[in-house]
Amino acid sequence: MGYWLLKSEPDVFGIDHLKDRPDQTEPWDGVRNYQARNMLRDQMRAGDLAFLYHSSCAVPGIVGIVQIVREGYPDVSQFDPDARYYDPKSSPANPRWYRVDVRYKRHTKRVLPLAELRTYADGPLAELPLLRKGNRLSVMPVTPGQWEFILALENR
DNA sequence: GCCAACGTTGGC
DNA sequence: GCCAACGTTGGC
Repeated sequence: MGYWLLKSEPDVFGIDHLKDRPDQTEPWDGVRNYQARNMLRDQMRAGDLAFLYHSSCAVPGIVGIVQIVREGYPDVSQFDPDARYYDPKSSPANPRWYRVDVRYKRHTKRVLPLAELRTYADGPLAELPLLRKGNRLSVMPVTPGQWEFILALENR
């Protein structure tokens, strides 16, 4: 099973929004970065788990856990001229952008702030892309070791 | 609001 | 293919 971290802005698509959906499942769409696209399209598998991270807010950090319930498929918002994520260079025959479906699992017992995660940037979380300078990836892999370490932080 | 870092675009 | 200009991200 794979582990991931997904970033969102809580004002746009927060964990409470996901939890309040009828089946607690939504497409993870609007990703318009090739590196992130490749992971959505090629590497994520149904059943994988992901930390949900809130960015651009008062306390950026990990707020919950979601499950990938549908593997990568074309992000239809790229074909809609009226959609925010429309891409005129893409077409259904040759889609450029992909999305997965995610289902709410749970909130973490507490928010795990970026500032706290950073204190482990020279140790167990040294290779976590989130903590690397200038990182802007909205989808990133998490190793099993990093996953277990972060989960353990919940109880501190 | 500021600004560093990064990705993309487009002229050459 | 290079690289300057530009737009975006995202912490602070």
